[in-house]
Amino acid sequence: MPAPDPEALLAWYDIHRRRLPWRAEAGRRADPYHVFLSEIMLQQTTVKAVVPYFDAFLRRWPTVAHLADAPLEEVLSAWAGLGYYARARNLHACAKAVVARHGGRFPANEVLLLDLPGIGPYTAAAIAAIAFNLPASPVDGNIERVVTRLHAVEEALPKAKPRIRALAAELVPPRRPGDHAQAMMDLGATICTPKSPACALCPFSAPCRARAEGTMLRYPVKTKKAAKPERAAIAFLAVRADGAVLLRTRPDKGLLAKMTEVPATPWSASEGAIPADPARHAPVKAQWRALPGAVRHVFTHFALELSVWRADLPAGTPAPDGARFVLPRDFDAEALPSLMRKVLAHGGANRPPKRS
DNA sequence: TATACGTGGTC
DNA sequence: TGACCAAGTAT
Repeated sequence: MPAPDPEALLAWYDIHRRRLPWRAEAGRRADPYHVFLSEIMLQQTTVKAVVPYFDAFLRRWPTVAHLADAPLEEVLSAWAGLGYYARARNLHACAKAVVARHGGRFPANEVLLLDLPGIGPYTAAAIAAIAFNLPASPVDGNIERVVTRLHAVEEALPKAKPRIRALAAELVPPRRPGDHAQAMMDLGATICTPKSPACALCPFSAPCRARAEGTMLRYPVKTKKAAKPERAAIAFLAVRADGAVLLRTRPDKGLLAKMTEVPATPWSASEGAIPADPARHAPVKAQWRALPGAVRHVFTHFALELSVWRADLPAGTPAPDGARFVLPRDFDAEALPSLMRKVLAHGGANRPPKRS
């Protein structure tokens, strides 16, 4: 079994590298802010989902200083729909920290990068390698897959992480470490894929143990995840005659923190355990009627079944404390997560009221 | 070390 | 259709 040749990977990369909005042309160094922004967005998120958000953020906040000066509410509304909202809060905090600690320039130093909010071991190494061409070794899901197959690592994730990191670091060449990191990720994303690896096209085919044994799909070995519990609740859609919908901001911590929501009963831990008197939780006293069907939304660690109750209120109805009426035309300025967009659509509140 | 934390696409 | 997956981090 020959040793994997990083030069063969770089040669493959020079031909097959993906063109992505945050990447520089071949041979150029990418803007650290672009790398930072894309790396945060790409955490547990597909390239396809990220591209429009990356473009929108860059248009709106062209530099890290612009982002640092933005109100958090605007950053959250621009992030709405991308998920994992702690990333948006940390992105903003990180921009402020880069301005305050480093004069608005990202440090070319993995340790200093790691000390910034929202930047963990992967992202610090990725920025160091990609933006500054430092010999850092970022290990993401792609690289875990490539490395575990290359070495037929039997140990299961996440316990195998230290071992995988060491094996990945061995591969980093002294020449073009930034391109090496991106090449490893491109290889994992386009050749060494989870379900149907294209081994015939892989520059690491010869040195790959899994390939030799025909056991590519076995790796990476992962420990089984626990089943998702179900939760249920009732969302209260109060719609004023002018079409405005009653919304409020969620608490500062926890799920969907600081995001906009449709008022609802507590999300009960067990199915069918909706409070006996749901109307007690309604944000205003009104004629509530249950809408047919429900909104189902699957989070990372539980699934939610939201029934929707709707009440139509007279024009001029004031919002109760802690809530506000928002016109559909202003929804884009709200930090509305996908779940809440679904609720609004289910209740027909995402479009102007019918003229009568 | 285990758990919380979103969303949309795939097979 | 219900898992599983996608450039992880914070606690």
